[in-house]
Amino acid sequence: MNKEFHLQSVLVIDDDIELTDMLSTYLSGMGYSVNVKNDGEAGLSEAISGHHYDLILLDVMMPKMDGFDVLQKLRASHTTPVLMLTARGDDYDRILGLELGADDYLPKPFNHRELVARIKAIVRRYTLSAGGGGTEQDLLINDIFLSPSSQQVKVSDIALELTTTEFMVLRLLMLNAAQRVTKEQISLKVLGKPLQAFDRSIDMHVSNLRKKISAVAPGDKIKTLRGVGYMLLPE
Amino acid sequence: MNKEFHLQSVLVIDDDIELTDMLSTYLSGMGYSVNVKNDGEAGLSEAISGHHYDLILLDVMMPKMDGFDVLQKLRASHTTPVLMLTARGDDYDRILGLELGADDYLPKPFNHRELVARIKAIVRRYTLSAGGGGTEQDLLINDIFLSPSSQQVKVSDIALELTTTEFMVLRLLMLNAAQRVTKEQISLKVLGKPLQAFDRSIDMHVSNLRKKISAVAPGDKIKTLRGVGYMLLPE
DNA sequence: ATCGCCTTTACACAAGCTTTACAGTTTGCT
DNA sequence: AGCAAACTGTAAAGCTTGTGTAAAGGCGAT
Repeated sequence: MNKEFHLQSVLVIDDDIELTDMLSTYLSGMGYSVNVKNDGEAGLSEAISGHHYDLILLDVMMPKMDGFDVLQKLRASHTTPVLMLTARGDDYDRILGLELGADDYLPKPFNHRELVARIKAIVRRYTLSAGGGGTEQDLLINDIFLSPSSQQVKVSDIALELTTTEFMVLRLLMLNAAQRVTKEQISLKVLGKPLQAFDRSIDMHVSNLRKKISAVAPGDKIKTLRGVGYMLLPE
Repeated sequence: MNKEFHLQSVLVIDDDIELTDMLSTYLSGMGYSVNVKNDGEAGLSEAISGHHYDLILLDVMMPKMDGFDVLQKLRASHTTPVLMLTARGDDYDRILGLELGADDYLPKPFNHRELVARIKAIVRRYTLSAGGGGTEQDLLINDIFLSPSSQQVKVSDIALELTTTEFMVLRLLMLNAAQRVTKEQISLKVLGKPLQAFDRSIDMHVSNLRKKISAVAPGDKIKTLRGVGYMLLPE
């Protein structure tokens, strides 16, 4: 999966207030700074304003200026990754958008998982081609060594095979070592969606992490905070 | 789980009289003030009437105005958490509802436990995003050190193993050190429900707290205010 | 179609919250 | 003082809920 999911700043251009509210909530919850414009004209001027955006979510059908126009004009000067959103499901839109330089295309209605998956895919592609800068710091806590730049984890100097999600959960726990991390936080930051009732997926990822870690080093390095979440033990 | 937020007021919008009666009885029993409207129009006007609601339970299929319409119009001005109820189980409804800004979706028929779980999940999410995290300060009173970020308590520099509830009781007492804290307050803020007659659970939590603290440091740091509640001694 | 992996389901288990029970204590009343 | 009623402390039982994890299911990627 992606080597590095480290979005800082996202611009959302869509006239659907409900949708932009939702996107804003979720993306903010994932730790990103989100800016919203509700028509094409305002969106374009913000996009080329000088403020740097790592990703633009762009609706096709909008008042004043549609998404294709925005994209075309934007591409005259910027290479910012763009994910197009549209209510129509036909291929023509898709092809037109991609020809104009969109990075991907997402038909409405879409669910969070799909949105997150596509955002991740774009960011991965972009950061890899842009030389994939490893600005992330390596971490070493309680005999666990984690290197974001190479997506590698070593415990007691033995390499572990982690999935991307497991890696991100571990990284979040290590970044907050000796501090409680709630399941809500993990769900938002790692999976990009709020924790739902009866959702056990975080438990599973932690369980799998523990299994892989304890296969190499004895003792549980992850403490359960019942009814709250988890905590990485510092020692 | 965040128990520091107590639902006060719930609005139920559903044309199924039997169901609303049941919900009303049940939620009232949990200590919430419940208001019921039996069609979408009445529901919407109540929701935006100025009376504050902490949560709205909203049926999809209703006369006059369906749940999606209500939700859409509500979202123009309000961010009140909404839990959608519907007889249909298909994903499209769910996605549409979530896009319009619903917080969750509950297919009928549902049982009490599921309803309560989903309400809790929403409340948890809501209070978390409403700045529950960063403002919690470490406290040091009468040789008791309490750190919310790590959910850790040390007495005379020796770590205690407290449950989350015990931790929250102690924190509440420390926040109000040298001031009386009634059992009613403790029940509301820590357990999230009003104190019932013959309810001894607060006494038990305090008793367990005392036991754990005095195992490490002699002398009772918690004073009993007979007929009122408890107080943490400052010295 | 196949693979990998995320999510859901199911169930046993454990943690810990609440209730029960009873002894001890305080308060209020005569 | 004497007594009853109300309140509190706490051990132990009971019960609810959260958690660990295997296994099945689902879904995007290839």
